Amino acid sequence: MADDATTIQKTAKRGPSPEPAKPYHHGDLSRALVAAGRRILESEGPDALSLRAVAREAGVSPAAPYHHFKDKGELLDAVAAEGWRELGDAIARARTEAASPAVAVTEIGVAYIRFARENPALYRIMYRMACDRNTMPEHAKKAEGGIGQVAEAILAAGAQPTSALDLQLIQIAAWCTAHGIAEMVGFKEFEDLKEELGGEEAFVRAVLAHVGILSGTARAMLQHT
Amino acid sequence: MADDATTIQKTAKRGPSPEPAKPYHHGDLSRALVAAGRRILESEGPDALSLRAVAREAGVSPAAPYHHFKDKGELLDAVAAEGWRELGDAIARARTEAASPAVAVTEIGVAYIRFARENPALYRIMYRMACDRNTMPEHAKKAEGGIGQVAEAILAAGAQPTSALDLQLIQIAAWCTAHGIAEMVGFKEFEDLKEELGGEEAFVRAVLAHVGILSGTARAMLQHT
DNA sequence: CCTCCGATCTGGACAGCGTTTAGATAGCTC
DNA sequence: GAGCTATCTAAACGCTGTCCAGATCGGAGG
Repeated sequence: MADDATTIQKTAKRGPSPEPAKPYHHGDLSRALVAAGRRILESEGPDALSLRAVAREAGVSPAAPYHHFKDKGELLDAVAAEGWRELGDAIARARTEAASPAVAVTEIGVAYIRFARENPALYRIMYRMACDRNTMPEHAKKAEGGIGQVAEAILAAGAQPTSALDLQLIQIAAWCTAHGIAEMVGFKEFEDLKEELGGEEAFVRAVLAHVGILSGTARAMLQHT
Repeated sequence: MADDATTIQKTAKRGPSPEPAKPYHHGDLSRALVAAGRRILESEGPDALSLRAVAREAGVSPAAPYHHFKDKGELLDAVAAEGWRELGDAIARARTEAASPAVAVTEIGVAYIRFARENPALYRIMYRMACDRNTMPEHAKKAEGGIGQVAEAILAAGAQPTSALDLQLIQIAAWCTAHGIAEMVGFKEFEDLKEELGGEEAFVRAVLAHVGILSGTARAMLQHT
């Protein structure tokens, strides 16, 4: 945690070697390890993401990471945290770029699912860590720039929740839905359907269109007919 | 696959030992291995579910399973298949026991989520195997007694899909939603909310109530206001 | 400037894992 | 009873996560 400018200075002052890469004791390893982890995740998939492989990729011994993370899990959690931050950014971007408040909620959902699909291994780690270590709260905070805006987007879209609890439930429902679609959209058996609808995003939008996020008022309305 | 009545006969004809357990060469190991797997899953969690542990639990050498499954994955897949079958049963039961067709869809969702919550380790394996090995189609068929009824339940509830594709999308949406809730309902941060609503099932029903599964017609209706 | 301290990293070790191989064993068929 | 084949064991391989003793090095105190 105390390794920002200080270690970078250390790194810089060492010798005339052209690469700033392998500086001193190491430099700031924790960051390098997380980066190495992501590299492996993208190139070799989540099953290849072993502590030893990460250390190898970072050019250190298998025991080195233990001076920065108490666990393999803690390392993966750090990788996951980066993912949650990026997911939050993607959501925030989707909201500001939405054509109108009315479609912002859908666009957020699409962006969420797209992120999960473009970083499947990362998303898997993100969720696995959240479940195993119950670190969801902290991670959700990391992505709060994005996820925290969902409630506002829902309100801006014209939903009329009957209470704060109602709004909270709407938010949870939306989140669950996005997660469910994100995890299932890759199934092979949907291949034909995707093609028929003109691509994966079209498929995602079609499914999303069939899941209404309902406030209490809208629900009452529907039930009434 | 050729081990049904035949092996049971072998098992039966052997000696006066009171337990039918440890019969001959082994008996029918594949079944015993799957059972051992489930036992470990329930008592020690999914991380303890190693091939060697399963073999140990079944009382055979670590190499024995390879005569019945080509892989660790194939063994886990067999465990998962059992899970899908049971999930199918649970869904079918929920449908027939529903007070009316109108609430059957919700009851199916509740049953799905309850199953996942009561067998978290099993459900995890089920999904992991479905994703990794793309064996979802076969598994879905195993549960078809239940899952196949979802479309009928939706229609019986009075939904008016505009086309076969519309109905299919409704079904997928429902499935994604159930999966999403099933995986997220255990998060610690929802603890307070669950208590406030009077228990986990009440929480699940509340979230489900906020996710409307919409047919094309209902969707148009909502949009219209 | 030198010395010492504490953080950082290495090499080696341990148990456990999935998987393969060669060889023992036991039921089935003739 | 002999031979065949399916089944199981023992041992080994390379991999994993984790811990330990000792080497290495940057920075603080004299």
